[in-house]
Amino acid sequence: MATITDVAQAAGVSISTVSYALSGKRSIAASTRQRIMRAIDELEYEPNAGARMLAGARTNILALSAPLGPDGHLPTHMRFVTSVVEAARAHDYDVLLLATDDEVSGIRRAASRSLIDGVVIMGVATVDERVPLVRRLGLPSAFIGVPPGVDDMSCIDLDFDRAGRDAVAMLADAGHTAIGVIGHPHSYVDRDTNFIRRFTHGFDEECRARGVRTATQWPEIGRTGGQQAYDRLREQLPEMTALVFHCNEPIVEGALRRIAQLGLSIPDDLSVLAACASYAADELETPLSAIPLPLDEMCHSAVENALALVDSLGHPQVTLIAPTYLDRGSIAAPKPAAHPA
Amino acid sequence: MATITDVAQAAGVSISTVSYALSGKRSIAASTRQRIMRAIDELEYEPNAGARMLAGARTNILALSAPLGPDGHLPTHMRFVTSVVEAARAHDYDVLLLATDDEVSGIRRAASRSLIDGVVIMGVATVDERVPLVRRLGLPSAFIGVPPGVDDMSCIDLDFDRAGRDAVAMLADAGHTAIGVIGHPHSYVDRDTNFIRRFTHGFDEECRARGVRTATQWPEIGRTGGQQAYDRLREQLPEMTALVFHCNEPIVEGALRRIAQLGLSIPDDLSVLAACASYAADELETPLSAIPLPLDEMCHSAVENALALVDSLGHPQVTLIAPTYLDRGSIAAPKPAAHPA
DNA sequence: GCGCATTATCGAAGCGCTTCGACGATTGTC
DNA sequence: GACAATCGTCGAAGCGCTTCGATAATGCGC
Repeated sequence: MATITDVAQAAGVSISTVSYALSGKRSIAASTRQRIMRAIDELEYEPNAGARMLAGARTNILALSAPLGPDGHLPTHMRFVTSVVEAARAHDYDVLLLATDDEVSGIRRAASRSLIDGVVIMGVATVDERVPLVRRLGLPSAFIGVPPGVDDMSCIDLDFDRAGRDAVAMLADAGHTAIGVIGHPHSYVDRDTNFIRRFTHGFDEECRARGVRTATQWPEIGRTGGQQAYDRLREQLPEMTALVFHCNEPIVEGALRRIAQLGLSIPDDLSVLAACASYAADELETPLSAIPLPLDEMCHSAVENALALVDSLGHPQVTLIAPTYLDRGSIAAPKPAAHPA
Repeated sequence: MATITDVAQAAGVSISTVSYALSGKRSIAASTRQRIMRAIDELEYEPNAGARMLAGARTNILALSAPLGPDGHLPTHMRFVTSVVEAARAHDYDVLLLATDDEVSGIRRAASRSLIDGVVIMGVATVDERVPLVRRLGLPSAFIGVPPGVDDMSCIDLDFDRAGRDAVAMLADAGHTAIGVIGHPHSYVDRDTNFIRRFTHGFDEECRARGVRTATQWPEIGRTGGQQAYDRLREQLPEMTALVFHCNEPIVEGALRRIAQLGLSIPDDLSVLAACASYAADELETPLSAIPLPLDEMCHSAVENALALVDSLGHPQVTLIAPTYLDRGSIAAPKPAAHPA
């Protein structure tokens, strides 16, 4: 493998000149730069990563802390991971995947060994050891999701509170006054996951403000959970004319199947909105209007947040992305009531 | 951050002594070793990764080349990735995740920069540029899956040919003489994926040997594809009394749903076997007897294969894992025929 | 109790890079 | 046309580690 010395020799300059030509930290004559670049191409030179880490302060590696909980949703998880890798590559960074049970030790190890420049943290729990850890380590970090009560770290997330309000507003504006919600599996809720709490808060507030009646089901995990949840919801809120999903695909699919079984049609009998959908809501059996989870945007911002801290540009801050709406025709006005007032 | 010099000072020895105490490459007096270890603990010393890479020949990083094709199955993909990470950690290795479109450049970059000791390669295509690449780079590599015609590389895979034979044998032994197969989405087949070909080969051979009639459907991707495939299969092979799945969850679920819709019960009306199942076939609506894909075993072996080459222990070789069988009661003897011979 | 192998330790070289200070050569200023 | 500022380049230090002799201390046989 060619070293910088080989390149310097081939180009007839000193190694520091090569280094500066590559980093751009000092000006280099155009002709010299060209000779250097040609030598680099010919020798297929790639700078040695270890030497770079040791000499410079940079490793060009970002850790991705992605614990897959016992009930984690594999496809969503994978989408985040892939998206972070792509975002990192766009900045010439590689990703070290930390995905074992013990997230803390992984981050600590990689950081103490100066293997990484920073870390992107996903799957944030309400009480997350990684928050004090990266704070103590002074490690440039970007959270995907907002740990409750944190404001001294870079976090990126959908504005779930706003998404909850928008969901209500959209359906209420269409004329609905009784909206059911099928949420995430109750095992998520038991862990008191922050984004669920924020969505619910916004949703409930807006319902109260608008006098909309509502009921929520937190199902069992999986397709069957979705079916059951829908049945329970009908008992709880028989007058329901609109349904909001705030959950992952399998539950949506289970509920949609049940709805079809009952002979109900969307949106004629029931308006449906997929809120904060990490999946492609247009590939369901019934395409659903959605407030999409801007997954790629979140991952890209997270990577940029982390790298900004690495470069000491700006300060950590919490960013909430405004929800958007994608109409796929699953929302309509409710049927005229059987006995109007 | 503490350096080896700090540790040496604290323990009252030279840095080389500390290094040898850590690597065990020369004998160190027990008392000295203890002092050193105490110093390491107190100072929370972790060796600098860059320095290690530069001085030693090791980086303790393994690349994972995991291209997610356009039709890749996210959950299966994630299971592999997670499993590789865990296997690597068991050997004190970290994983650099290469998961962009351009796999070749990722591997080349990481290798040329001496960032990685080796690479684990998954999602092997029939004609895979990564084979000549790692061969040319002389990079220790382990394939998960066997690229066709390759015998000079470490590969680990399920013995798909054998799995195909076993599937037939198991059902034929139970008395079935007409077996339908629902395979992977035809987009996989079009790419001429090697493992599908091997399964099919073993399956067909065994059918021929035993005089079993068979038909295969390569469905569209997704749940709906599964339903359609089952319907077509019934037309093609009306006397079918057993069904083999060689595909991913969504297709299985679609087909199972169709089977339930038709009022058929498993295994009374239809025996079903999930072959090479990467998913938990006991969590389906109807638990299925299966020939499981030994995913963890494959990933662990792949990591060990790669590390063996890093340590120059042994030579590359192709290993096929013998299929196993998990009985979950979805296979029974066929119903006595309506008009016996 | 002498030589010899073994054990325990040290010092120094060197891995390939970044970066600082130095210095001659240009360029610009009044 | 003298002086300063800037440009382009070089040499050398040093990042933290591994590893190769070298050296001192110990154990052993006879």
